[in-house]
Amino acid sequence: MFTLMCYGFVFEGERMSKRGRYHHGSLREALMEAALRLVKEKGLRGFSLREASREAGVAASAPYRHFADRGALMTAIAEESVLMLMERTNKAMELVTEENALRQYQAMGVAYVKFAAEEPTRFLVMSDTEFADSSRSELLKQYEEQGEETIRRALSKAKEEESASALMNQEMIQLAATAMTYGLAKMFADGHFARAGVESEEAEGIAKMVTDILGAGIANLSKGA
Amino acid sequence: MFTLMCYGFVFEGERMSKRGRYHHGSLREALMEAALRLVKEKGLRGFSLREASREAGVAASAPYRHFADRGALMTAIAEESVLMLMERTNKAMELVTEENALRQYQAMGVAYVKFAAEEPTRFLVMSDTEFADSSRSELLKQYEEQGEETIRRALSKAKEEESASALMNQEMIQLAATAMTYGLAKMFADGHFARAGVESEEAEGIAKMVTDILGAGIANLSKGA
DNA sequence: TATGAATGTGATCGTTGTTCACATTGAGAG
DNA sequence: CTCTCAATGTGAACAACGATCACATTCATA
Repeated sequence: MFTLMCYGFVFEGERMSKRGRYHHGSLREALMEAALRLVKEKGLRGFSLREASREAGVAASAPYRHFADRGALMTAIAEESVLMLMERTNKAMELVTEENALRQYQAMGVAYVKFAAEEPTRFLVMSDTEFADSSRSELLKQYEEQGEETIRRALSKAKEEESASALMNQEMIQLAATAMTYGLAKMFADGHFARAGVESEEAEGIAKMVTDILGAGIANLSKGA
Repeated sequence: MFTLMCYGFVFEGERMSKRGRYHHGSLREALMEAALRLVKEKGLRGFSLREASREAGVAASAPYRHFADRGALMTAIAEESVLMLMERTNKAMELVTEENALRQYQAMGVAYVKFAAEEPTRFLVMSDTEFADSSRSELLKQYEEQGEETIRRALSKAKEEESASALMNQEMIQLAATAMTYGLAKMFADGHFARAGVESEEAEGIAKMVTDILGAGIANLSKGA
């Protein structure tokens, strides 16, 4: 028996030549990476903590030094992913030069859909109600609240700006936009488009067009009657 | 040892006084009922075939006489649910007296969302990509195709009718409507609204308002430019 | 009434999540 | 430099699970 698991991979910038090390060095990260890969391959239900441990070259009990349970690992991935998503949506909104609040709002939605198309696995984990709900993570709760607040502000700003007054039922408009964005994102993440031969690069364009339709509806509704 | 499991419950209309019967009589249905209840209580991942067997008062191996595996039971529930859903959407479309194709389409979407709000568990099982995908069930495949066909027809009919020609990019409109409907339905099924104190009875009204916004967008887009 | 197809049983296997006592290590205090 | 302790990893458990098998029971029907 000369096999002494050497933790499969060398982590970037870490010297790890000595084989058979007792401590992994970055097990937490390795587990999250492995988990993400496994979920991508076998789906959310196919993922097992033990297999992730095996991939990381570590005993089945080791993960419990870093995560309370299987769900905590998923939640950690969800949190990490939410941070990535927020970074992208924020950047996308900043890039909008127009002083049109609706356009900024749209940019946020497009970035959201784009993320789902480019990181379907992360989005899947993120939108899994079992592990990624507010009750499990303060960060996710904050993200949720901040998201809604951003939308609310954007819409009431849009109200002041252009089509103002007659903008009936802001709550419903907010809902319409949320549902549409979320639905589109989920369709990308679930492979609905991939199966139809649509590349993830097209996500941005598609999201723009689709949200334009809704935008026209919002404008129309506000002008009419 | 005088205990001889008596299958817990009497099934409607079935005489079942004799205790200790070897054959259940309607195990398939009992399992599906139990499964639905368990999924409602513990979520999709919380459900176990063994617990369903226990609830039905039957050995753990019994289900395999009726379902190939755990997934097949879920697929069966998905199929049953799809039939329910189709019945409702079809009826809803028939009830629309207007000769406006867009209105019919809207009625279908509203019925879809209403179903998700009233039968969240069924919708959850139905929209689980792991078990309810076309590759697992011919029925689900047909449903999917029929749904898309219905939408396509409704939209091209709408094209002829009212705002006709300028209706740019029908595919995108179709996508917008699908995404919005699906997103809204998922939000209801996931308890997003319930958590905010919105009753499922309000689903229909909400769906109508929200789809109206999109409808305005479609009309606006087609009239403009 | 006999017989074969349906249906249910119990034992068993490999896998999983989780816990526990124990082993090994790294980093800082003396 | 050594000691020590907290952090981290191990291996052996446990119960629950999905699945399969040979076997038992029942139902229908010839």
